[in-house]
Amino acid sequence: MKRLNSAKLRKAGWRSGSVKEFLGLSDEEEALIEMRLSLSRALRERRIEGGISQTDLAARMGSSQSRIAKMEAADPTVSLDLLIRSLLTLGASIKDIARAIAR
Amino acid sequence: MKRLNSAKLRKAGWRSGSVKEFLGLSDEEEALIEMRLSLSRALRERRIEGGISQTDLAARMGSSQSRIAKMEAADPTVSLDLLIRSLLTLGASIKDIARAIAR
DNA sequence: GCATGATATGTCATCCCTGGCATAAAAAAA
DNA sequence: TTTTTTTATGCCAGGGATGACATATCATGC
Repeated sequence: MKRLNSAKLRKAGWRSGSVKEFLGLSDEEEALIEMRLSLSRALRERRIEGGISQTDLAARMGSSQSRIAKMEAADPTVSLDLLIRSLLTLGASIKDIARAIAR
Repeated sequence: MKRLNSAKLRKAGWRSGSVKEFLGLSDEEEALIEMRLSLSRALRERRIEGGISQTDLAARMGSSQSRIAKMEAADPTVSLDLLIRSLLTLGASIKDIARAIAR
């Protein structure tokens, strides 16, 4: 079984490398976490590169600063939909998003 | 401006090829619709290829037959999260999903 | 014809995600 | 330092997505 490295798990809020097995996380749940992590990284990269603050981005897409922060923290309460919409707002193309997901 | 072809728009519930402009759909909204369409097509392909009924798939992922049908119809009320979860349930990898999104 | 299975479509109560807000902490600028 | 900006984190009411259900349509076989 493929495993997330410890950095990824820490980012996602897990405490150790085997929490997935301990909690009985399925491969699908693991994949969803990986995708959220990849998209949140892409979001932060794009935003920083554009010199845009979380507050600015929130205004552009009708969201809130706190939600942007949670997106970039890969908070479990943020949907893939919202992450993808934020990337689109930052000018990402569908191909960009596809690339980000698989990275 | 890139335009959805009429088949795609009909699938998404639009009546004519220029509804996007008429309704003032943004490029981001258009991209989201395209992605939902791509994922719903991938879902149907995978499910049919696996010889699995909508009812079976619904049971596997704790959803309902009606929701699967709506997913495959790219109904506006289905989230990308649910589409992606369904593909993962059918054994799709993250790369498979990335490919499906950009197709 | 009828029966059976699969899919489409509509409605609805429930629950999860959302934006908004407050506040704290960190970083940057002054 | 102090001030300002940016980011992090917690909470909550409201709204949208969800599963469940009913029902209709469609296809296939008998």
